[in-house]
Amino acid sequence: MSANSSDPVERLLAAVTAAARQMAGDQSVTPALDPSPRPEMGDYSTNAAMMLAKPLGRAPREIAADLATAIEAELGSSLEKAEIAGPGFINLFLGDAWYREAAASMAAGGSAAVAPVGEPERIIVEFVSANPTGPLTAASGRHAAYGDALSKLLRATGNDITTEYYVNDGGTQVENFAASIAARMNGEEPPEDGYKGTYVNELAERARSEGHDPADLERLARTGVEWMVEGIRGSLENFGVSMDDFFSERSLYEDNLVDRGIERMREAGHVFDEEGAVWLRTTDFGDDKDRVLIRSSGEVTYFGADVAYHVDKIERGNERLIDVLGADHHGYVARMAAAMEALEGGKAEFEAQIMQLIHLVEGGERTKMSKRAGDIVTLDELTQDIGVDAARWFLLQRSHNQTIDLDLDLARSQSSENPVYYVQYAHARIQSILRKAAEADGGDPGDPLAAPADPSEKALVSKLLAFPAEVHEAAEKRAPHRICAYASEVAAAFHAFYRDCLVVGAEGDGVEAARIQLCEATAGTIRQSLGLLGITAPDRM
RNA sequence: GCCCCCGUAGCUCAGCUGGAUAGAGCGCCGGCCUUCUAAGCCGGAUGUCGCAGGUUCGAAUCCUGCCGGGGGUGCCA
Repeated sequence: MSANSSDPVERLLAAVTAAARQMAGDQSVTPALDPSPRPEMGDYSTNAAMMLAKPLGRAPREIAADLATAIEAELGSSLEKAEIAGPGFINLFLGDAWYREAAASMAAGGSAAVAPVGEPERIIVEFVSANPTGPLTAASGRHAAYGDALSKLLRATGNDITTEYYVNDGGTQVENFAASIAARMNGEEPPEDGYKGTYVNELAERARSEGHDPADLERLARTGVEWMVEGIRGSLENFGVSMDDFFSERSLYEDNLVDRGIERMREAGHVFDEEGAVWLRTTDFGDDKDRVLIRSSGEVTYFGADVAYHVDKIERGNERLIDVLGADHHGYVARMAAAMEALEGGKAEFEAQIMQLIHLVEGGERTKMSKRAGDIVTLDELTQDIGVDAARWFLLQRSHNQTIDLDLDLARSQSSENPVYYVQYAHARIQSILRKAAEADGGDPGDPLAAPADPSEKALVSKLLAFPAEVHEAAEKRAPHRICAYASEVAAAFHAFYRDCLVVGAEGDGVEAARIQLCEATAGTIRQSLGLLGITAPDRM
C-alpha cells in the first residue's frame, strides 16, 4: 500500500499516514481512515490526531489543527477542505477532481481492485468432511457455504488456496454403515447403532441389483462409501461448491502415513505407552489431558489418523491449515493444535474455525437432526425448497460464530422477501438501464466524464471504493457475512442513486457517460461481491 | 467442575484488534409509479447495548466478577 497505489482510498490513507508519521517522528503510527458517518462530516475522517495525543502529550484538537495543515499540503487540489470536529477527528471534504479520478479508477476492472496481501500464504482449507455414511444435511450446507466463501475471500486477497474434504472412510461408523445396508438387503432392521434412513434402503436396493453379497461387509462398506461420496460430491456441486480434493482416511493407512506420523512424534519425545495404548502427551502443549493415538486393541483412533492427515497437509507445503469444524468438535481443537505444535512446531499455522449450530425450524418447532435415525433435512432438499442463491445467502448472512435458526416455512413462503433478492434486484435493474443505454445513441466517447455531483452519486462512488477494504477485512476476520452486509449496502446506495439521478438521457456535459460508467462499476461490484458468496447476479428478474 | 458460543429496537441480527448522535432487515403507521425494473424509494415510532465494578480523554467494544440461554467435555467419530 503506497502513495502510488491505484486505489484512491489507499492514496488518501497514505497521505494521512505520512503526515501523521512525520509529526510523530514515529514510523509505526497507523491512523485509521473511515468513510464519514454523515455528509456534514465530510467524505472521510481520520482519528490520527487522537492517536498522537498521548505520545506527543498535546491536546488532540491542537494536534489536529497542525495535522490538517500537513494533510492539506499532501493532498493539494484534490482536497476541498479539512475540518476538525468532535474530540479531534479530521474530516476530509474531497473535491471534484478526486471524485472524477476515483470513479474512473473503477472502470478498468469493473470494480475497485483488490490488492493482494503483503505476505500471501499457501493455505489449505478443510471443510464439510461429513461422514460418508449419509447424505449431506442442511447443517453441512452451512459448512459448505462458509468454507467455500472463505476460500474465495482468501483467494481474492492473493493467497494460494486448496480446498479439501476429508473422507472418513475407515473406522467403526463405516462398519455400522455396511452392516445397516446388509441388514436392509436381508429385509432386516439395521443394528441398534446403525443407520436407519431411507437412503440406506436405496443403497441396499442398488447393492442387490448389482449383485453384492450382504455377507461381504468389507466390499459393501467400500462400495457404499463410494456411492455416498459420489452423492456428496454431486450435492456440493449442485450447491456451487467444488472441492479441489477428497482425501481418503483409508489412504493414510495404505500409504503408511499413520505409522510414520506417530513414529515422528515418538522420535520427538512426545509419545508414551500406557495401559497397552499409545498416547500423545498433548498436555505439554496446552491440552487439558493426554490423548490416545492407538487403542489397546491396536486400532488407530480417529485422532491418530487425523494427526497423520494434518502432517500430510504440512508436507504438501501448506503454510496454514484452516479446519472448519462444527461446534461439537471444539474440544478437539486444543489437542490438534497441541499435536501440530509437538510435531511440526512453527512449520505451519493450525487454525480452527468453529461453526455454531444451525437449527431448522418447521411449524414453529426445532427439527432434531440425527443422521443415524434418518431424521434429517438434506442439503439437496433445502436447495430444492428455497434455491441455491437464497440458501447460500441465508446460511452466510450471519456470523459463522453464531447459532442460527433457519425457519423453513419462512424461507419457503417469503423467499421473495429474502435479502438476497434485494441485492440481485439492484443488479438486474442496472442491467436494464445498461441495455437501454446501449439502444440509445450515446454521446461522443471522447468527451470528458463529468465528476459525480449529486450526493447520492457521490455516496455510491465511495461505497464502491470501499470494496477492497471490505474484502480484506472479511478475509482477515474469516467473516464472509460481512460481504452480505456490504452487498446490501451497495444495493441500497444504488437504489438511492437510481431515485435521484437519471442515467439515460441525463443533462449536462459528460453526465450521462459518467453515470453509465458508475452503473457498470456498481454492477461489477455487486457481481464480484455475490461471486465471493457463490451467489449469481441475474441480468433480469 | 472445566471449555466454547451467545445476551444490542417488538422479532432476527450487524457493529466488538476503543472513537462523533449505537445501525440494518422484518413487523407496525403514513406517503411515492404518464422518466431508465415499485422484488424499489421516502418519512414516522421503538434502545438501562444482560448486571456490577475496573482501565481510558473516550467503552456496546478491553479487563474482572456475577446472572441468563445454548453447546461441548469418551481408548466415539
